[in-house]
Amino acid sequence: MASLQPVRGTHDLLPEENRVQDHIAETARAIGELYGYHRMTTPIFEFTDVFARTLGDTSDVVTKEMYTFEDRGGEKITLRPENTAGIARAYISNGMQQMSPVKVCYYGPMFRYERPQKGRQRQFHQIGVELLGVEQVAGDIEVIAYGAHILKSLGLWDNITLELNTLGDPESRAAYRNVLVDYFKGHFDKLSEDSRNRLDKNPLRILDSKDEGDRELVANAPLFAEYLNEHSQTFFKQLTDGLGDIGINYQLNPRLVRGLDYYCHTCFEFVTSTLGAQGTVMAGGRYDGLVSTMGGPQTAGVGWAAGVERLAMMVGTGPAAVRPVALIPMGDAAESRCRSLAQQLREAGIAVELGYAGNMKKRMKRADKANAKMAVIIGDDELAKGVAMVRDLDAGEQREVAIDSLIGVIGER
RNA sequence: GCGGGUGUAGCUCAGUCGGUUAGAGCGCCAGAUUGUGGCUCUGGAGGUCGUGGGUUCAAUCCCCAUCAUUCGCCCCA
Repeated sequence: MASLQPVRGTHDLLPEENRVQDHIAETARAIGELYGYHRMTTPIFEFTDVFARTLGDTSDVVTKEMYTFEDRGGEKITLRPENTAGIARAYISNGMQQMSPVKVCYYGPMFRYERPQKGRQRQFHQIGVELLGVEQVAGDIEVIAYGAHILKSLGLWDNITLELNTLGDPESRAAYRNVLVDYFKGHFDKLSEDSRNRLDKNPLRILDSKDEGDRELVANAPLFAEYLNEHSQTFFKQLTDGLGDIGINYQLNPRLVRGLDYYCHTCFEFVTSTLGAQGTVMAGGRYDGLVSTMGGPQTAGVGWAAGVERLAMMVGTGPAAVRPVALIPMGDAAESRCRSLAQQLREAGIAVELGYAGNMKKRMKRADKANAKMAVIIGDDELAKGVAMVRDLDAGEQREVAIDSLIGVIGER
């Protein structure tokens, strides 16, 4: 155990749990088709610059959470901590502005060098969506609707709240940021140590501080709403109206912010109280500045990402595995016959469990353990008559069926 | 990166106020039932008590370190 531990913060996904994650990923993909989003996949590593430049030099993700290494060619490589930068890079690399609007979703592993906790691992999985080239609020509404649809379809909606905020356009945001920094600088001596650091790196974050002293200051801090210009206000109004049109409830949270500079306007999180400290299950917003920051054309963007492990914890168990038919041969001749029969049934789309060895009792036990719905027993007697003994394992009843008509009989159940 | 808890069988956990062969339930294997599963009964396998060091006549138990995990902070999905 000591030496064969997986690397810290990584986990093996055994079949049962893997099935839950597959279910989540497939649900997201299938619902995406209804909205016109198609899955795309970018590499799980990129040149470090792809993340370092776009995520900002001061963000925690860049300063302490990236898995970075030099490859044999001396290139600086980073395992992706998130997928938006990779999609944006691919958008530029492949000249995808010609396909605008680009509507894609993704699923795959992400990597962050963090201290593991429940719902926080060093290798984890995200599903996500990106809509590129749409600056209208209709895009934000569609993307949120898609996310909510997934959560509803997974049966999680009752335990989830949509929190919503606006960061305004760059002009509004810069104006507010200045006012806010001035305000907190005036009370610097009362700020917590964390928040003093945030003053430089990410002053908006102070609004969401858990420190009591900070909260008192925040209560009297200038409000973002007063610094939103007309365009930003209109955009947000249209967003909330649009969500009303499609019947999605939300809760305004003025403290909801994003650290990264390229975010603007819409900012949202789907949160739950059922997962402890890691309550954010799906989060996103608008990032009109991202593609241009990377050197591409000015391109609007909006999207979200969701943690599959966190969703899986809420979903619990996945859909039941397919119940197979157990073929149980007795004797060499039957063994041979069952091999070909198994192949025939499988090619007809029927799941077959064909034991590898053992007497009938052992094989019946295995059939039961595989949750088989029926056992098809073929021995010398049956072979001679061209029949099989078909036993319904739920009812405990059995009858003879001609081998030639097995596919039809099994298909009925 | 910071602070607290935990680490005993595949899993969930007892236990030893420091003292001979460390236990249970579930699971696994076998038998009762040599062509019939689930239920029941009987038996069996499986443990460097996370790892390394220290204290002691003696450590799974006490101390230190380390690794993993967990809760919270930072931050985030």
